Amino acid sequence: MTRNTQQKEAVKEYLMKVCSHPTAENIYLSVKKKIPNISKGTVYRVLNSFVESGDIKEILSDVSHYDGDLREHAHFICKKCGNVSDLFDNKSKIVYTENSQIGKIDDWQLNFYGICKKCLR
Amino acid sequence: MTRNTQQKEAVKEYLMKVCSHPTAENIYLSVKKKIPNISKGTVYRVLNSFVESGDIKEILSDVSHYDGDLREHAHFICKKCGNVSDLFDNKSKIVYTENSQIGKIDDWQLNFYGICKKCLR
DNA sequence: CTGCATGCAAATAGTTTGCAGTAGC
DNA sequence: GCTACTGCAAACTATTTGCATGCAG
Repeated sequence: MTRNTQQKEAVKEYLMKVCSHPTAENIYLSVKKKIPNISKGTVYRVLNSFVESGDIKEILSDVSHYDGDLREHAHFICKKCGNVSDLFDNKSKIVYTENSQIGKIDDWQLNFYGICKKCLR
Repeated sequence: MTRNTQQKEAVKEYLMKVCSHPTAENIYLSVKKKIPNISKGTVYRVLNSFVESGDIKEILSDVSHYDGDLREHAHFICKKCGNVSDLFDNKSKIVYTENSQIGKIDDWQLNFYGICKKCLR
C-alpha cells in the first residue's frame, strides 16, 4: 500500500548518513541537491510518515528537528544558536513503567537546554 | 524599569491558580473574562517575559503550554487530545552535572508521550 | 492500469512585531 | 510627564493541505 519512491529513499538516506539533527528546511535543501525538483511539502509528508511509523524521531523544539538515531538518548539544545547535540552519557536512566494511572506511555523525550560551548565564547 | 500592569497580574494569577497546563490561547480566553479587551499579542508578550525571567516554564510541544509550577517534574502529553499532566512520581532523577563538554546546561524538560486514560477508552 | 505519492501553490496555525494610543510610576 | 506597556492589525514562520499530474507496483 505504501510505495518506495526516490524522495523517501533520499530523505531516509540523508537522515541515516548525517549525525546532526536537521530541520525540515535543512533536509529539504540537502535532498534538493540530489532531487532538484523535490518540494518542501513532500519533505514534510515523508518526515511525518517516518515519524508515524517509528523509523525516525522528531525532536520538538521551536522548530522541529529530526533524528535518524533510534538508540535511547537525550539531547542538548543551545538556546542561542538552536544547535542540537546528542547526550548518550546522561547519568540518569529513564525508567518509564507502564504508568497505568496516567495512560499508556510509549515514548519520551529528554531535552537539556543551555548555551553550547561555541556560543559561550 | 518593568511595570506591574493588570494584564501581567491577571496572567500570572491565572497560571498560579490553575493546575492544568494551558496554551497561550487558553490563557487568552480565560484572562479575557476579567479583562475583556486584552489582546492575544499582549498575552504572548507577557508569557515570554515571564519565561525569560524564569517565573514560569514553557512546555514545548506542537503548541506551547505554560506551567506556573516551578518544582522539578516531568510531563505526560497525550498524543491524541494534547492534554498535559504532571508526573512527579517518575522513578528516575534527572542529574545534570554542569556538562562542560557540551556547554552550560541550565534547564531540562522531560516529556513522556502516549495515550491518556480518557482517550484509551 | 490503478491509485498512492508528488509538485505546486494556497491555506492554516501559532506566534511576533510596528505603531499609535494608554496608563504605571 | 516620561516611557514602558497595550491593543490592534498586519506580518511572519513553520507546517499542512487540495488538486491535478506522475510514477511505482
